[in-house]
Amino acid sequence: MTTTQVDQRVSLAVSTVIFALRPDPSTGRQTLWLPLVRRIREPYEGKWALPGGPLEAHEDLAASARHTLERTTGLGDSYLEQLYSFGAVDRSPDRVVSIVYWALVRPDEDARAIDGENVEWFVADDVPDLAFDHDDIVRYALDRLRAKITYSPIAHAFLADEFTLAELREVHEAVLRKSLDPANFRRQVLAGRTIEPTGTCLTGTSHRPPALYRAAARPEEIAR
Amino acid sequence: MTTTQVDQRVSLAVSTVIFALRPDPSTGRQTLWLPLVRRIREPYEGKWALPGGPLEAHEDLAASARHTLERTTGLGDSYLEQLYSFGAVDRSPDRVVSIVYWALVRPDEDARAIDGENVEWFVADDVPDLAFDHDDIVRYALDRLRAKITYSPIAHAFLADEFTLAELREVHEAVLRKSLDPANFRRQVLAGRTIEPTGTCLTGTSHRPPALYRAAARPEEIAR
DNA sequence: CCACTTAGAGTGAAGATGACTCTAAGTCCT
DNA sequence: AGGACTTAGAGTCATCTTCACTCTAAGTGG
Repeated sequence: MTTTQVDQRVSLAVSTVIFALRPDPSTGRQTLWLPLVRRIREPYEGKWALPGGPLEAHEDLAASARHTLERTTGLGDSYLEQLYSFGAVDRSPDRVVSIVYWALVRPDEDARAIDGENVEWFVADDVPDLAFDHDDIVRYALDRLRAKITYSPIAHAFLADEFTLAELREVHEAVLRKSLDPANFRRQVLAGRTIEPTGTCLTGTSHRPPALYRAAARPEEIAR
Repeated sequence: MTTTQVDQRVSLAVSTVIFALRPDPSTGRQTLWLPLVRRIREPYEGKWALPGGPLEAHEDLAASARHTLERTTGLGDSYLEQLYSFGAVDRSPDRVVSIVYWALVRPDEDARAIDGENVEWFVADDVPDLAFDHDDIVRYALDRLRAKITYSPIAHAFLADEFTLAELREVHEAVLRKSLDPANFRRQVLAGRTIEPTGTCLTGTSHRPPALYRAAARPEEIAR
């Protein structure tokens, strides 16, 4: 029962899948991107991994995820939600359980992003072979995001405070990777009462000015 | 930064919300019950708490939850799913993060249940004041169960291998605490293709014998 | 053999969904 | 100035789903 007491402890890490919408380099259309960190020590030295770190004794889980977000992108204010906890015995040479969050970064924040040490962004559906079980985690996060956007108003989290219906639709299209009918999308979203008109219109477009909307309730309040 | 190194470590526990359907003592209708364990040491000595324990270095998260199930009820084979991880700094005097699973116990299993040490069952919607943040956890589990049963075939997990549509409906009614139209329930469930007829009927009823069904796919495969 | 109970099929109104058309309100070009 | 162009946003209609309800089927118990 008692071999080496040192390696017997289970350690706890918090990792964060940070999603932002940026143009696809080939098609030019908006797609999901995420930042990865190159590992600078064993195990998996040289491989890409999700940003994260050990949970400090004085910080909450979400706070740890927020610190990771800050360290990786320089950003602070983003939607954050717990995704899942991964704890298979063999997922790492040393026993570590990872509690994974996801962050959805707004475009106005994303514009100010400054990559941290050894950080590089990748198209979320086309990441390289990752360290540990991080491939599984990214896939799981994508599945969940695509499922959740259809029944929950998280799409707001990818937008600034005020936005047009076209922008909201573009978020859905980018996440789901398919185009949606503008008229039907409008009807459905308005029926859901999750957004409300600000009363103003966006000006400066080369066509009819679209109305601006804001979120009627913060997405946090409409968790699953 | 460094005060007492001993208390600085974060420890990890796995707790399990074990749900079973049993008759309500007052109304006699099926309701959700769960077992709690009386704490025999500080903190919260004497209070009721969710069953669980520290994560052992050699066991997976789900395995730990399964051990808790075994220790608490004597049962082994039940549906098990990860619920959420709770890690607020102040949820316990010593810093502990709890990864919470839920188990759904089938009636044939439940009949064989043997309560462990200091274990007592309670109506899930009427639990006493619990230790730590376990009140929140129970509430969260109930919310999730009620939400999930409407779009996922987890209700099977509360039934034996073969069951009638009336039994499946009773599970839904017990969880949601409202009665459902038998005819519409039948149509919806059959349209979902999640169950298939065994070809046999249940006999011995004092009325028309109902057809028996089985799950078409294990609920595990239809996670969210 | 008739009353009673639950199984399971069917019906019609109301609501949601999806493909599509049409008008509104701007800018850009000539 | 005026027409072409673009996107906003309302409206139409057929189809599908949902829900409350009715009706017949098939057993048991008196």
